[in-house]
Amino acid sequence: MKLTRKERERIARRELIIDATENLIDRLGIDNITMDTIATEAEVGKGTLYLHFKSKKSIYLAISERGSRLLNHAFGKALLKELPGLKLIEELGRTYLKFVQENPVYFTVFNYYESLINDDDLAQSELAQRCEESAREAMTYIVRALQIGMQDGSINNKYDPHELGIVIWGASRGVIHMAFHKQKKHHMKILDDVNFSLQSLVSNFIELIGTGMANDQQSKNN
Amino acid sequence: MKLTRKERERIARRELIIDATENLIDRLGIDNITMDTIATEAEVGKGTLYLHFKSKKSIYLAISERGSRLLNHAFGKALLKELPGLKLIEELGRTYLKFVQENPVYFTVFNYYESLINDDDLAQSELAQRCEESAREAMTYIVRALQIGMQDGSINNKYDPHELGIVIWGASRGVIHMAFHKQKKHHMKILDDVNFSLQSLVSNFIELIGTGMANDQQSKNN
DNA sequence: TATAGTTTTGACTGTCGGTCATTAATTGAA
DNA sequence: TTCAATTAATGACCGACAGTCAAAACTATA
Repeated sequence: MKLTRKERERIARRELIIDATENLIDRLGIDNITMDTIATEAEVGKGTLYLHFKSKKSIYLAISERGSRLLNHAFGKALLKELPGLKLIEELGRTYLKFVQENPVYFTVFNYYESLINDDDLAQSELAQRCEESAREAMTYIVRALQIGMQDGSINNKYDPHELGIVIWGASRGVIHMAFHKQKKHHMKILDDVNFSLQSLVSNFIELIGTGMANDQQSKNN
Repeated sequence: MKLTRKERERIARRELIIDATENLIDRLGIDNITMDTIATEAEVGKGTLYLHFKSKKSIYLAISERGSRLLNHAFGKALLKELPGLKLIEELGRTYLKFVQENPVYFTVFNYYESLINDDDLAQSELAQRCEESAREAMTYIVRALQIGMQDGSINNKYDPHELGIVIWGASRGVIHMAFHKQKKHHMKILDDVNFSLQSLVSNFIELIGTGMANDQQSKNN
């Protein structure tokens, strides 16, 4: 369907605001941004922001949605490889790590989004719905890989793929969350004792759960 | 050392404020609390809050510290059991789950604390230092259990216990975080597909990483 | 009881998210 | 081209809230 010039301009404006906000998050951190700052950076009046977004939250949500789309795209490509299911899971893990390293702003916004989870007026938001949909899609990629693995025998089929998928998703978030902060040099005393790279941490994690879900038969072969 | 009445009263006041805030978090949620609300609940003037805490953040930090102390205490007790290292890790996992279920407010505040990790003026705070110290202590319990397990042969010693500890800690946070929100009925589309209990999710997780870090020898025995 | 010292208080301030009356730009009919 | 009608953009303003501080209330001592 063809868009009118007005519609195209409107969308461009909206993207401009999102771009400006992403920049600011990168430069100032998500907690040090005001609507006035965003307006200035995007070179529009403050009121204009509210013509495109319901609230400050909505802008962050829009960024989150953009990020999820990119991540899902990467996941989709990873799943195209001709590999046994177990390897696909590892591939997804590495894809996620790469995404977080290359797009720290999106990772920041994902965390912000998570922190809103008990926010009631969020549930209504159409944007939030789309974020949820994206998360579900990401989840589907994992489950698909698990199912492939159970089919080809590389993954132990004693688990329910959906339940295992959630465990893997949650655990990955947790591990990468921790590794991310270490990398960002955020003060975390826990992490002082060990000298690990984000890479090695994630590798260890992948090996750990990889071994855990491998078929006994297969794991003997290593 | 003996405390004067004044000192005792001062400490009691402080605890009173913390108690009041915990109550409010439970009733209203951490995002719907104002300093005026806390003052009213604690039956003191607003200014008084600032005689005991530098800021609103500090109050939450104090709650976080209290929670960490309780959690560490539970971890300490779990480690006293006469079990092989691998079982100790499982025991720690279940202890953590139980703690979160019984003390949702502390879990909420832990998450709040985590979200402050890139907050610069936090690093100075003496309270934050103590929270960090607590986290490090929790971490030590896990590492200790891993070392025991590598000693008694129940855990594969191909991993570095510190690094594995961080992986386990991060992954556990992630899984329980997810399960917690499911339980709290927070809208999360990802979770709609599956009908799992917090229990079963954590059990699966424990089994997954348990298998992953078990010695090959041992895992054959199951 | 008088007074010096200490603690508590809530009215006040600055900041920020969000609103809305006003202004500017665009469109399209005459 | 002109001008009225419609639509878009703006920033002065508002309410809410974290944090401050001068004054009030309280306590201890002589």
